[in-house]
Amino acid sequence: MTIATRTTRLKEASKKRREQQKTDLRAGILEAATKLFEEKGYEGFSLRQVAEEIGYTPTTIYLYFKDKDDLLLNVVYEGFKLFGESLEAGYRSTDDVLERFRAVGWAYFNFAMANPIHYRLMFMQRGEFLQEEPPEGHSPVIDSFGVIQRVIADGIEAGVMRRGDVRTLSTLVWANVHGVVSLILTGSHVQVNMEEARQLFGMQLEATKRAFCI
Amino acid sequence: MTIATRTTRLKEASKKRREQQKTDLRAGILEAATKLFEEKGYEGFSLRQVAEEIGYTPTTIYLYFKDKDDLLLNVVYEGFKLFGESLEAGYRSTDDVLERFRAVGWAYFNFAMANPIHYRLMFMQRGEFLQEEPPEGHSPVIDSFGVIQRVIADGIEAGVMRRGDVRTLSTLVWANVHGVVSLILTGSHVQVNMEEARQLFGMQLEATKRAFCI
Amino acid sequence: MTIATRTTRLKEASKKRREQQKTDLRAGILEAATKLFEEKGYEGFSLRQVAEEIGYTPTTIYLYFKDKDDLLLNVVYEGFKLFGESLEAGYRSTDDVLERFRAVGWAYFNFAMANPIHYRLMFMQRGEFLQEEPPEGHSPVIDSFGVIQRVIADGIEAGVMRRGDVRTLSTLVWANVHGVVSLILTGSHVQVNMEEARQLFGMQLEATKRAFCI
Amino acid sequence: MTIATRTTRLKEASKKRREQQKTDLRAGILEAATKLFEEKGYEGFSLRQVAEEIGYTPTTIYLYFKDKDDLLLNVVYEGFKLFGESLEAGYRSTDDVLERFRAVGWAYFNFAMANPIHYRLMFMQRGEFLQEEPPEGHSPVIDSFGVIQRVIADGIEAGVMRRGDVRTLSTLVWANVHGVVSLILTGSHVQVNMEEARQLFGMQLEATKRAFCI
DNA sequence: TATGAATGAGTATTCATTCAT
DNA sequence: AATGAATGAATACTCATTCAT
Repeated sequence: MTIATRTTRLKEASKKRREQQKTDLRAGILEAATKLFEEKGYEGFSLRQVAEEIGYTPTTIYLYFKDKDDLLLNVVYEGFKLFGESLEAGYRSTDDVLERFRAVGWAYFNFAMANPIHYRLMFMQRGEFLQEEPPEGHSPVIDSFGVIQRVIADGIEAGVMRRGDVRTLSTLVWANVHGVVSLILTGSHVQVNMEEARQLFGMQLEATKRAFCI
Repeated sequence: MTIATRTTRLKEASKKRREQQKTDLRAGILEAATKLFEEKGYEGFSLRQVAEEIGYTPTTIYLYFKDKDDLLLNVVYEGFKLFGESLEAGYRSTDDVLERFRAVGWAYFNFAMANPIHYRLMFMQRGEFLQEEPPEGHSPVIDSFGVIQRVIADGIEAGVMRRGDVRTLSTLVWANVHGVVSLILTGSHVQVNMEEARQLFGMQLEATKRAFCI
Repeated sequence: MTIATRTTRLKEASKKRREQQKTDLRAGILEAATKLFEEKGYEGFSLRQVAEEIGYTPTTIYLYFKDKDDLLLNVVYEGFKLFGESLEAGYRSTDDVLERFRAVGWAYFNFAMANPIHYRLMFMQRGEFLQEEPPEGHSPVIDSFGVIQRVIADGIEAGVMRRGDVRTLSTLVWANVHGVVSLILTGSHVQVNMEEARQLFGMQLEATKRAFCI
Repeated sequence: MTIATRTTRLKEASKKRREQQKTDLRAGILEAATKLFEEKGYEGFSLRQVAEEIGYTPTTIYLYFKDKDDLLLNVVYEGFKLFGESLEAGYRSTDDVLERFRAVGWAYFNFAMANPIHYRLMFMQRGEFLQEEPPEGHSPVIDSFGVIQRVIADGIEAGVMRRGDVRTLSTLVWANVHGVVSLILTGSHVQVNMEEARQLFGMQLEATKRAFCI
């Protein structure tokens, strides 16, 4: 029957819309939470404030997240996912080991500049609660660093980089890029505009190459 | 005695107090607050606990500090002062430019390991807190970095380090040491014990030398 | 699946449900509610948990019961009915007056042990709840005591029990059985396992017989 | 100096008054808590409501009691103390074993009638939290029952009461008095005025004597 | 008939702060 | 100089209930 069909279509549409709304709200909560977490830190962060920010009652948040920790965990892992994907894309962009080194480096930098809040969250705050199980649909944090390690391992294998324990070398390289990025993000001591930031990072990448390449 | 209500707990602590009454109370508060601050961090820190620690009522603290923020500010700048003095001592410990580089580097590292919360506050958290006027008798944080710049300037002048804008080079060198230190402090991604931390830092110092020395 | 929010937990439970859909939902709710009520008691009882138990949303319960109190009232009177029927069955189990006395006594005891929360509610808590109109299809609680009075009246008539006002004597006999049962249920002063409880109750029944039989 | 003396006296008086006020408030909290606990039960009881009842903020309660449990525990043990003292006084009132039995029995009854709330609390509510350590200045609950046991033991020794395990016999005797008292207090099934209550209890005492004396 | 989304009121507890003394 | 009493605002979290669909 036509009517039935129309009804069915309506129902489907309405269902879809509600699902969309649900996703939207969930995303909205995550967004607000991210912002607040960044502003207030782990302890200063409160569900109440998140609720106020999004214009819902605190109770509503419990419809989307089990509790405060669950929400925070999701906030953090949302960022990790994006981060890992960016690095991976950088890695895949070329076959040349040095180019790859630079590509991953710039991917790292660009992610941090585009997502300062998440970056801070991931690498500059106390990370105790990262030890917990990742929430559903997320991989362990450590995965993202596999990319950096592969870059180094490739470099060594190609005879371009100094030999040594891959894990340790990766950590040091990472420390170099992280160091300059985090100083930029902290902002209180090194104050630069985006153009200066790019230059600074470029110089750091080259210095790092000098230190770890043959 | 009844089950320890806050009141009774305070009374107990007050006994302990009389014995130390000679020491200046203001200093005592600062000391206790610093300890708590290092243990619990910025948000975990509470006036009540400070009061309990020193065996006075919370009210008493208000006789010496305007409010919680005032106390914290003093605690924090106390640390900054120590930081500056440590770097300065490293600088003065030798006349050899390379030795000096290493000495300042290790002073930096040692301060961070001994005062992780202070370090985090200074370099890893958003700096609003630092924008405020330093309390009486304290210099701005930024002063500490003069030391690093002098190290680099000395190195260039002595023909040991690559030429370039001193400010920029200092920032990059600083980024290197800060990078590895902050990864260690964050702890969730690089997990090392103190001995491994030392080794890691030592390698980073050498790599930094390779990158910035001739 | 995400970490079990309340919503997702409900969804899971709803699977289980379809399999039993034949049984009347109202009965299912009552059953689940009774179980929870016995487990958690009057205050620990929550609609949410009932809903989760039966695999429906809390909202659904409102289609069958006006509100929480209405549901509870029905749960409670369901128990009262059972209590009356148990005593009655004890009464009918024999024609010998003394045997009858014992049979009703043990029925009383067994009900209390099997339905402690109901028992508490009926006899050990303030009776406001019981003052309300019984829900449709239920008789007032007090009816159950007619059985005890009949036991005593029978005993007197048969010349086995001491003469006196039946109502008063019944109350005293009832006090005896209730006394020991309620001490056992309260649990904090008399701690016995089920076997010891039986023995204690048996002794009490005999003592009561000594006190009220000729 | 006269002035100094006057000042001193004033200070003392003010100190005393404040201590009195403190005691008053503590007592006020206990009283309000008792009432509320009785009305709403263990789970329904809330610090907020206690606070409202006494006209202070909830926070204030924490100045006098460690937490909710501490308050409740004190409420209950306050009653136990009074109860134990009453029974003890009854015990000491005479040397005759039978008179003693009656004296303690009536002390029991009188306490319950005069302090129904505490009585209900002690013997008719769920007693899980009585397992905890008694608060400072209170003896374990069980002490009160020592009196009953002594009454029975005395009776047996004097050859007036039936032999048997003292503990068990005491429990049964206790069950008898408790049974009638608690039915009276519950009120919904046995409705009596004070005079009738006395008569009922007197009959119960005699019946109990018949059951347990030779 | 049943549900999903949302809420408002309530819970215990902790904290910084004030004020009279 | 120091304290005791008290408060108001904040926290995470749970619950009964409603309403549109």
